[in-house]
Parts: sequence; structure tokens; C-alpha cells
Amino acid sequence: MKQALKKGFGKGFKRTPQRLAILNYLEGNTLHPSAEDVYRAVTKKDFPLSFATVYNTLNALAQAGTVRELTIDAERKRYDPNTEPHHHLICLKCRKIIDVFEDVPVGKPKCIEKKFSVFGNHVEFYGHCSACRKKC
Amino acid sequence: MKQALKKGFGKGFKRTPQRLAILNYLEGNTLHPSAEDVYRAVTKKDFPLSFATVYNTLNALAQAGTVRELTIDAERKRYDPNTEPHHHLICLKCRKIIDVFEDVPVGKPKCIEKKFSVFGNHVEFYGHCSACRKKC
DNA sequence: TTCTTAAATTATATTTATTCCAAATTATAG
DNA sequence: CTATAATTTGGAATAAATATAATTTAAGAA
Repeated sequence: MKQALKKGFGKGFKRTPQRLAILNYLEGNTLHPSAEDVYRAVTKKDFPLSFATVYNTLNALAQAGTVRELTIDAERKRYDPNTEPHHHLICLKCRKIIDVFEDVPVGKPKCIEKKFSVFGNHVEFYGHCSACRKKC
Repeated sequence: MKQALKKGFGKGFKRTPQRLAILNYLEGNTLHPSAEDVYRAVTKKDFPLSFATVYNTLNALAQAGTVRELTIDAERKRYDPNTEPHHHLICLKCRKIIDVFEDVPVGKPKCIEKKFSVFGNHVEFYGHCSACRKKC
């Protein structure tokens, strides 16, 4: 496992097999899986674990900053193991979410300066992915 | 009621008092209310109506393009009666959502061109609002 | 105006995502 | 090896949202 996902472990953070299995699945995953996706993948591949543990672990990892909780899908939370700031393409047909690691210049509107201090931003691009475009 | 919100009405779309009350609350509202917010506000001000009607109406209006369904809050859907493309500031402390109508130039990353056709985008700015900044 | 009917409202049940709980288990520091 | 705090777990509990089925109603036709 790469360094990136190890950082979740530390004082008072136990290295349990369940957590390792979840982190293992998350490692390098670009599918933006939901809790259920994680549950299904891990129970199939490794060993049974409780749904509650998936939620516990994902919440703990999100708190630790090891994964990012995405609010992109209205129906469920999704998780992104890549915590580098990046943006997303959202296909309006199949709802697939694609990473954009390329740097996207975003202008800072003037109205922000006075009444809001900005730490970061996230751009969602809406459109159709190549697969869905063909189907039209 | 302004033109903007009237457009939801047309063939096969009935002008019921419940819907008018909901539209009336939504008109010019910049609070990005949830279904529950709508329910509370309307039942308090006008007359009792069912929760189901709130959901029905909000879905119908979203379909008709009269309101925009926002996926910004992980816990619940929120609705925006302003359907002009605009962006949002999200306060990481109080979770307040503030509109940005100012034009925000967003660069289009090259990687998109080939595999994705983009129709629009939405920028979320993260930070602290003035009220929360004072409290620090 | 009255009639007709498709559309809308409603209470209630159901589904789905997520959290909470309390008991049993286990990783880790000492 | 032990003690203990953290974790796991099944199941109950919540909460948001949808589905259902019976009743009501807006709006066009007669």
C-alpha cells in the first residue's frame, strides 16, 4: 500500500484487517465508490465484514483527511481516495464521474473578497461521456 | 409572481393552491431550501399541505426546469429557484450556501475535448463566511 | 353552469442510506 | 502477557425520499 493511504494510521488508530481491506480497495480507485460499493467489493474479495464497519471506517478516514467525501451524487455519498485537489466530469446520462487532474484556472469573483475567505474550490463539469455520446 | 416561476404551468400542469403557495415561497428565495424547509415555511404561513405534495411539486418543477435541484448538501437535496447558471460559496463552518451571480471564468481542461462533451459547469467555493470568521 | 376526467393531494406504507447502540472482540501500549 | 481503549458487529432506529391507492379537484367540454 502506498504512503498516501497509510497516513490514516497513527496514535489511537488501530490497524485492523477490516480497515486494511477497505484501504486496499480504495487505493488508486478512481470509481468514486459509495459505501455500498466498498462493502460489496471487500466482502467479495477478502472476507465478510459488517456494513457498520464500512461506514465507521469511511467516516474515520474522511475525518483523518485520508479520503474525500464527495457530495456529487444526490442519492448517496461517494468517496475519493485521491485527496489532491482536482475536479470532476459528470456524465448526465450514465452519472459516471471522471477525474480531472489537469489544472483548471478558476477566476475568483470580486464579491467574495469582502464577505468570504476562500480556501479552495471544486468544479463540476456537466456533459456526456464518449460512451453515452455514441449511443445517442 | 414573476414570470420566471410561472413557466412551470402549462398544458397538463394544474395551478393548485398548494403549488402556488410553494412557488410563492420559492420566489426570489436565496436560502437554497430543502423539502423540509419548504414544508415548514408553507404550512406555517399559508395552510396545511402534505409532505408528499412538497416532494411531488419540487420534482415536477425540477423536471420542468423551473427550479434547480442542488447536490451540495450531503444530507438532503436543496432547491434553487434561480435557474440562471451561477455558482456557490459554501461556508465550511455553518454550511450556509451563498449565490455567486458574478461571471466566473473557468478554463476548459484539454483532456475533456476528446472524451467528453461539456454543456456547463458549476463551481463550489469553500471557505468561511464573514459571520463565522468573526467567531474564530 | 354543470359534467367529465385526467391530474393532484393526501395519509400511509415502503425503500434506501446512514447512524446509533450495547455487547463481544481485538490491537496495541506497557 | 495483561489491561484497556478502540473496533467490530448485528440489529434497531432515523431520516430522506418514493410509491401506493383512495379521494379530491382544476380546467376544459358540453
